[in-house]
Amino acid sequence: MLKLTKKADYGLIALRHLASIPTATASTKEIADTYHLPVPLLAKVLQRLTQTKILISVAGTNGGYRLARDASKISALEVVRAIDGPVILTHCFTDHGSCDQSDNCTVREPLRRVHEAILDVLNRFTIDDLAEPVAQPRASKLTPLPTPLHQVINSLQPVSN
Amino acid sequence: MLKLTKKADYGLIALRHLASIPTATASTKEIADTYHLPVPLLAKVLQRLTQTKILISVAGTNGGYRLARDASKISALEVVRAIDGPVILTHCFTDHGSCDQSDNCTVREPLRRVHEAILDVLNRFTIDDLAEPVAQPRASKLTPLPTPLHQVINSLQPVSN
DNA sequence: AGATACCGGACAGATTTAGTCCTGTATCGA
DNA sequence: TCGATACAGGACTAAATCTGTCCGGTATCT
Repeated sequence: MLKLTKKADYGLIALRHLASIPTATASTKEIADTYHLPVPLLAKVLQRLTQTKILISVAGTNGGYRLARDASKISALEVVRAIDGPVILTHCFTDHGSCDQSDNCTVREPLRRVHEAILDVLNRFTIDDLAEPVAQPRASKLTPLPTPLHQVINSLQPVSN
Repeated sequence: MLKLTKKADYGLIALRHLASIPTATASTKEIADTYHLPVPLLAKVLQRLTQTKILISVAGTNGGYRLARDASKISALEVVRAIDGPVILTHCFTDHGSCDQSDNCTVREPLRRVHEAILDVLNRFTIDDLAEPVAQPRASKLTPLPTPLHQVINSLQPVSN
C-alpha cells in the first residue's frame, strides 16, 4: 500500500524520456520499446497526459508526443493526479464527508496534515528533478521519530487533494 | 491511488483511542462500537499490531489492548508497515531489482528520494500527534512548485522501506 | 466451570489495476 | 489521392488486492 500505480510509473518514465531527448518528441512505440513497456497501456497513459495538457500530441507520420511546457513546470503530483485520479490518503476525506454518521473520527484532521505534507513532497518534485539524478550515496540509518513534525508540517504550503 | 488501506485507518484510529482514554485499555468490541468499525476486521488489525509489539494484549474477562509504549514513540510509518506491509512507492524497488532486464529505468533513483521523503513524513508523525489535533485553520491556496525540493530531500533523515 | 476476550487461518465478495482489442480519425509523404 | 504512420478512446478480460466474514482454538478472570 501507499504506492504509485504502474501507469503512474510509466507516465513518469515517459515524461522523463521526453525531457531528456534532444528531439523532444517521441512516439508511443519508441518510448515503449526503450523501456520495455506494454505499448497499448503506455498509449493510454500518454493520451491521458495529453488530455490534461501535460503533453501535446502530434498525429501522422513522424508524429508523437512532446512536453506541453518546461519540465521544471510539471510536478509529479500533477502527473499522478492526471493518471491515477485524486490522491487520497484517508477515506474520510472523500467519502460522505464524515466517517459513518458519527463525527468522532478523531484522526481525520491530524491525518489531513500528513496528507498535505505528502502532497507537498510530490508537488515540489518536478520532471526536471527526475531527469537529473543527483546520485550521491547517502548514509542509511533509520532514525526513529527524529524531530517533531508539527512545525515541519505547519510550515508547508497547503496543497489540496 | 497512493492511499492508506482502511485497515491502516482503523489501526490508527484504535491507537489514537487507546492513547486518549484514561484507562489506557480497551477491547476490540469497545473500540469497534465507538467508531462503528467491523469487529472481526478491527480484531485482525489489533492482532497484527500486537505481533509487531505496538500493542500488548490482555486476554480474559476485562481484557483488551493497551499501547506497548508511549504514544510519542509510535510512528505512523511503523503502524502502516505493521498492517499493510512495506510501503512501496515504485515497483522498481522491490521486484527483481531492476525493471525488466534493462537497467535504463532512469527514474528509479530520483523516485527513491521522493519515496524517502514520504517515508520521513510518516516516520515523524506519531500517535501522539494524532491524539492532539492542533486544529488551526490554514490558508488553502495551491502553490505550484514552490521551492526546489532538492535541498529539502537531501536534508532528510534516510529511512529504509 | 463458564463467560469474556484474544489468536489466527481460511474463505468469499467487491474493488482496483493491468493489460488487450478493436474501430476510428488525423497527418505526412510519395 | 492513396497509403502508411500514429494518436483517440471505448469495451472488455484477467489478475491482484482489499474488505469483510466465519470458524475453531486458547488464555484468563470470576
